[in-house]
Amino acid sequence: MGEIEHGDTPGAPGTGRSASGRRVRADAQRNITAVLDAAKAVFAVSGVDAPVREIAARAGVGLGTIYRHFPQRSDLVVAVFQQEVDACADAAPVLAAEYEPDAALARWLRRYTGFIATKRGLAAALHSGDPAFEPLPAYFQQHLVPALGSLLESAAATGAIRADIAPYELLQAVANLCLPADSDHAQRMVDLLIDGLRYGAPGGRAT
Amino acid sequence: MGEIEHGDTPGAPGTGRSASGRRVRADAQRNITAVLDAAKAVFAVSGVDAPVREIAARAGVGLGTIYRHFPQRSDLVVAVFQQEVDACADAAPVLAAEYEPDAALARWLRRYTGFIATKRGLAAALHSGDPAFEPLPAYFQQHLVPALGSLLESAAATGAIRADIAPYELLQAVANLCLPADSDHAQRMVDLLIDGLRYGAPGGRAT
Amino acid sequence: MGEIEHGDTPGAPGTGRSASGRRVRADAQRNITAVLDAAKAVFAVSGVDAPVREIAARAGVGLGTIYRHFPQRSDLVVAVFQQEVDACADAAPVLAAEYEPDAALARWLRRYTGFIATKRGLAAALHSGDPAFEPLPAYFQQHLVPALGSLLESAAATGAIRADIAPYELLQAVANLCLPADSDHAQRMVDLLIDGLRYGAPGGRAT
Amino acid sequence: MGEIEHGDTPGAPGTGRSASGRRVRADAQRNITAVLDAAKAVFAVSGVDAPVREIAARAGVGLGTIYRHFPQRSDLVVAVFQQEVDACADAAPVLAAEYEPDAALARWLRRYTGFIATKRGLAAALHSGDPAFEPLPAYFQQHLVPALGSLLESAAATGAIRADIAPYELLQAVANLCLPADSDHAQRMVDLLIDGLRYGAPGGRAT
DNA sequence: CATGAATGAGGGTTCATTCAT
DNA sequence: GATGAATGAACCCTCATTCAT
Repeated sequence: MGEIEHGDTPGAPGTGRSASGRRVRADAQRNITAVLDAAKAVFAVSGVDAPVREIAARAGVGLGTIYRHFPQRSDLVVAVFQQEVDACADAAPVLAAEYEPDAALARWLRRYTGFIATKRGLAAALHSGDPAFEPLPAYFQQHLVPALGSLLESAAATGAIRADIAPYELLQAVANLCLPADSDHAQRMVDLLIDGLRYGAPGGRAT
Repeated sequence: MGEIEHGDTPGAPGTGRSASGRRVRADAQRNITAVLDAAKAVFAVSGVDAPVREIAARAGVGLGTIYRHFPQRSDLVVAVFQQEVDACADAAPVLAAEYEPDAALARWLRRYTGFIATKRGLAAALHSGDPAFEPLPAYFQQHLVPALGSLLESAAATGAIRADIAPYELLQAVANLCLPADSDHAQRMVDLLIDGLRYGAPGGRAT
Repeated sequence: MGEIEHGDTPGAPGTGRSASGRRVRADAQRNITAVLDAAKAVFAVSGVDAPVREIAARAGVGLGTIYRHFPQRSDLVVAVFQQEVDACADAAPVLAAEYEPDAALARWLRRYTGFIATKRGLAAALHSGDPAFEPLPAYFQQHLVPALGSLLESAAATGAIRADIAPYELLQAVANLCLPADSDHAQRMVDLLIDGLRYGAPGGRAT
Repeated sequence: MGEIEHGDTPGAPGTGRSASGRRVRADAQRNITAVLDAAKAVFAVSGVDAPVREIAARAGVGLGTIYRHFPQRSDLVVAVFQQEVDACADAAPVLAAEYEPDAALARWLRRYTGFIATKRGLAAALHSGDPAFEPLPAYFQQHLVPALGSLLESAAATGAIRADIAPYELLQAVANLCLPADSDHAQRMVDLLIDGLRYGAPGGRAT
């Protein structure tokens, strides 16, 4: 971990290595990177439903180049998502090493917020029924829960924050700043917000 | 406020009056209502990108009927949005009359959550650059800020909640439980969530 | 039977009636006919793989008009095929009423040859694995086997031809015989086949 | 005739000699052979419209290698066709030496049937208007007419078959007969055609 | 020479919008 | 007014062909 680009699945575009283990040509890798960067930018601006041509144009490559590396439109969405999840997860240990536990937590949540902020339209895609998106929530969870989990633990260990919030729930809550959730969960998060409101109120109570 | 259907713009569909002030024929009004109801349901299920044809089918009317009353597809989105904003705003005084201030606030936030929950894809539309959607945020704000504002004021007056949260911010925060937000604001709400976390922490403080 | 256009399936395009039994608008029917005619001509010239756009252009309609009536490209192929099968089958009783049995048989085989001659590329389509084409052989068989069967029976009853050839086999043989060749030659080969039939018939002659 | 690989055009791939007369490198020749074999197999399975990439994969070579030797896709089709025509023509003298004239004829027609059976989609290609395919019928005729012609002559000389059928016509008839049908049936129809041939022959029998 | 990455024209299909009926 | 047929721009994707490595 540590580089901007890497994937969990060996051979995924962006890894610098093909599935066969053979070295990917330098120019191909450059294109993959350009496409992912362009897709990330375009998705952020126009949502994940943006035309592939728009991404190709911004990346400065032909349509076929995108389809070579991402045979389905959805593969591109998945790849961008995973790359950003990876980058975000990688930030956790870095911040933990640099800051006090609760500062590291707060900073990571900001970092994570930045990640989430570009996900316009992804929620709709996730609920579109397209099976290509089914693994995404699991990917999200598998990478970010441990990352946030250790930050939360450290902060709770110092007594800076309460200890009864599961990493997954907090991830979802912040994610929901962009992604629609099922009502139950939304409700819980509204309650948490209301807790936040009551904190510091004249009639509120501490501990 | 008060009727099921009304708009801000004189002569908008749903008012019961045409721009010329002439009375809209009863069957035309029935069609408008059917279309709006159908659109609301379809948007909730398939998102705001659902084909117009699907709405026409569910409303039991022809395509032309929809386009007669809503010349652009976006007009339909706008109308549904406004109608739901109105209904939601109208709920505030009703709840205020029935419940204690902080209970009324909590209930209204739930009501509002239900409203927001059906907005899949709307955020993407709002940021699509289509000028038809430009007035929507203002409409949202003009109607819901006063509604929530009075609930917040009443609750703060009793000391049940802190007094330093602006209605608009809270609206956005809860909205974002489903819809993507711009970064600044998301950040503030993350901070609020963190406050919520700290509330009840061993090392937390009250007041 | 008897009209140029009719289908086996109620509500199929070309019937003049929609599936709901409601009358199809006259202009729509005109377009359906134009599309079928254009498709028939284009298929004959360019094969069944011809672009839909080419058919639309020749029919003088928009692309959407074709897709309205034939939601899949293959539906158009199927419809043209069925229409021609129908027309061909309908010719059998007409010829039987006008000519002596073996003359009627020979003429019908020529008629059938003309039908087959326009099927360039259809065989490949039939073997393409596309499930849309699966019912075609059955349709072909259900309509043409009886048509040819009665002609064969009548001719065999007069002793003009041998009686041991099944209609289906003869249909296939002639179909295969005619596909890629020019008409003159196909005709000669049909004649040869007919010679083959006559060889060994009770009323046949040797040398 | 006689070698496995040879073409009519000097310097065509498969000849073992380049246009300049220089010896083709052994590995290049190996590649050409592999490509032709792969193309033959792929055309038989997927038709002549199969993607070039599929052929490259099966041949175990890169796309560029194919295009080096066959600059146009159609060149590959032509080469495969010619190679198979050659192999088929070469079988005639071999069979003539081994069997009685009419047995040799019948066996060769079966051999020829096997050749034709792999030509799915070729007929459509031949009529596609692509000038690359224009010489094919002539090639077919120049090689197979003499091959079949001598077999027919020998058989007619013994009185086993009638003498009034031109080789070219019989080639076409059998070719067309075999394309789309399953083998068993095609074989029966070939038999019927042969019956047709025998009908009217000096040594034939009636009833 | 061989490879396979890149290109982009072209094909099927959808759907907002117009307009004849 | 209401209907839904017609239109065609725009989308996703494939694949023949070129050319950098």
